[in-house]
Amino acid sequence: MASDVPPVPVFPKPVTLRDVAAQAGVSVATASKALNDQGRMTAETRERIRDTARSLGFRPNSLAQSLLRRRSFTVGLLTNDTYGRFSLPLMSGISDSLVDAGVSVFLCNVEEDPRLGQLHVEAMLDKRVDGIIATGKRIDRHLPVDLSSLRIPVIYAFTQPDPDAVAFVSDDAGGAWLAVEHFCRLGRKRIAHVTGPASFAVVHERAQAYRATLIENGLPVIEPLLGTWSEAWGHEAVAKLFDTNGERPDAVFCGNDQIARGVIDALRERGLGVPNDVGVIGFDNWEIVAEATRPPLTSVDMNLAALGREAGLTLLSLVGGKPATPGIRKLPCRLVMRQSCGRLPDDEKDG
Amino acid sequence: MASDVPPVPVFPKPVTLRDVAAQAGVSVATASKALNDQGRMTAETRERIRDTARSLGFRPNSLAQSLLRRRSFTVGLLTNDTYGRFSLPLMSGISDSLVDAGVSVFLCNVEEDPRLGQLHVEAMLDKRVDGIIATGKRIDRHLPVDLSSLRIPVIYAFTQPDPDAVAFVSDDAGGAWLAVEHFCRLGRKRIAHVTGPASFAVVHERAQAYRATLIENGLPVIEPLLGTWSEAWGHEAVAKLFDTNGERPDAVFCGNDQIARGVIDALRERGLGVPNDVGVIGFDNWEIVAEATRPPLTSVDMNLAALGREAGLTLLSLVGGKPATPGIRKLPCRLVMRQSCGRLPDDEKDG
DNA sequence: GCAATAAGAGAAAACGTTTTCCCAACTAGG
DNA sequence: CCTAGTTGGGAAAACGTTTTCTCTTATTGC
Repeated sequence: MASDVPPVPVFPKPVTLRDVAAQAGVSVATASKALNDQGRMTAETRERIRDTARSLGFRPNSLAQSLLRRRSFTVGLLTNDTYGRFSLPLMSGISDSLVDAGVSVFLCNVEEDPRLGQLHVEAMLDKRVDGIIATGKRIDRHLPVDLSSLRIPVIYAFTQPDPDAVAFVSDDAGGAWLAVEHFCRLGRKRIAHVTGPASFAVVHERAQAYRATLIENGLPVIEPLLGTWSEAWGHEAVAKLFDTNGERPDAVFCGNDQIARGVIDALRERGLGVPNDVGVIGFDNWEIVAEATRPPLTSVDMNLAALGREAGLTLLSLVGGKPATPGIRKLPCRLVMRQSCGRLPDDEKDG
Repeated sequence: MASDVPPVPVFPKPVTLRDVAAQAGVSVATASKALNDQGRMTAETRERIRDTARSLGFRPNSLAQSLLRRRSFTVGLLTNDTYGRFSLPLMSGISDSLVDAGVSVFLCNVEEDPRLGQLHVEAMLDKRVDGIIATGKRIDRHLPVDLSSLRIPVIYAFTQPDPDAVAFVSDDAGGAWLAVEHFCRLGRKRIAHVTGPASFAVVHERAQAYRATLIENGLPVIEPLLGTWSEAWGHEAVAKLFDTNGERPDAVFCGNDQIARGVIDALRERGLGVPNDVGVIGFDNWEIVAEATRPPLTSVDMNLAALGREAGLTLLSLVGGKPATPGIRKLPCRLVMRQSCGRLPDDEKDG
């Protein structure tokens, strides 16, 4: 019965240091030292060992090294963002910063499930990760795991941290300031704010910065419109803002790009031109949305890849034994200019 | 100078089997056997060892186990999809299928960079992953890595496989059939196809299935319109299809959801109703797009999560020593009904 | 020519497990 | 009472490295 099954691929045993040593006619100790630039031996011996290692295709077994060094060169990346809009750039930044240090990343999707979270954390601990980065889809929600008393360094990035932890989040107030200030400089006088539900902390943070920036600039505050993070809400909000006898806005700062998309479409449908009649700025700079609006959407970018890189580097230094002061670090946003705001009257530009 | 730096967190050494054994007054051998249900000893001894292990919070060091068993319970996941639309569901499916087997996943983003690919593959090999899953954003493109002669099992999922490899891809022809056949059953007579660039293999595969299905049903074939994967192209295509004196389509099968979005918007702008005047079906079932169109978009879903699960399970069985016949397995798509096609005249439904 | 030093290389311990083999102490059978 | 078998448990090897220590041989200084 075993004669006509497809051939089982044969996986040869990896070549070990012992093989190299035997082939080169030295002891494993010497072989190890030759390859690691340690110990004393003739240049000839060292070269010979290296040559045989190369020719045999020797690669040291990381498991053995890790066991000995008590350092696995791996970290765990916990996330509950299956959706990916936020975690993808974040993950990519984290991964970038680590791969150069030879550190590999375990991807752990914990959803909202504490059991899954526990499972993954234990697996990471058992595999002796050097540290853990916790990531999420919301700054104001905890992952369904307790990382507060682990024996390894933990960094939080774009998720609610435990007290006394090291955390990186975006500076949402700064992002809002960037948007509103930009409108002000362009000479917009009635700037509205259409954003997400009150249950999100960032909604309040940005709304507060929105108000403050308007007041700074001596402009009227239109009470922010809270709704959902959807295109449909963008449509609705335009109806509320523009079906009025009073003065209508000449700019709308939106809480995310989907709302902005809805706003732009709704404005066009009622014959208002963007950016001429109304300027629009979004948030998140989700390219797939921001580049598809007509005109393309100027939007606040949270620099999540940079945030991820920062988190990765900080974890690395923590793992290396350098202490980091606990606390939340807010990293600046940037405004990505497209065509939904119009140009500055003078020399500055908004392309 | 070291007196006023923040306190360095102290990371206590993990408790080892030796600690457990000492505490319980037995040898490590006995302790190991007690915890693994091996060997012979009194039930009392076994229980006592287990109790002390529990009370000490002992967790076996995976590195040591892996070294001995020559099996690390980790796999590498290679991808070049930073964008994430396809790889996220895929990754989530893969991860789901593996986590239950206690297998952790190394995330390796190789972009399009052979150097990065090489780097990651070597890191995986060094860390003695049990297998590798290669994933991409295109079925018809190779990752920038050579996995053809590795000493470990490799599975390809949603990317171009090497010959004689085991691969899983979506059945795009089947997906196209699903869409066109659905239109036919709804009584649509002139069904158009607006899709992406000719450089994509799936464009031809789907177009071919589109033609075949129309012919099967005795309907006229409108030559597929090839363009880009963008909303803008959806707009343009509508202009081409409907600015004509001849008969106009009553259904459009789109190559992805963004094109469909453009098509629906363009139809609305020229006063054509969806689904009454024209039915529209998209591809990819990207919820964020499909649910935001007005009306919500019926779309072909490639079941990527299921595909990922399948890939994960197959890798597991390969790692377990069971052979798998090489070749490309096409997994069926499914049609997700929303409101862009209208209902069947009779008893079937499209909700 | 002899001690002191340096150079080159190997032996062995260590990392934390698992597993095979072995040994002592019982138990049962005659 | 003596042997054969069973039971409970430990010693040691193994996985593949790195590192410390030791040993032999060559070189130098006087």
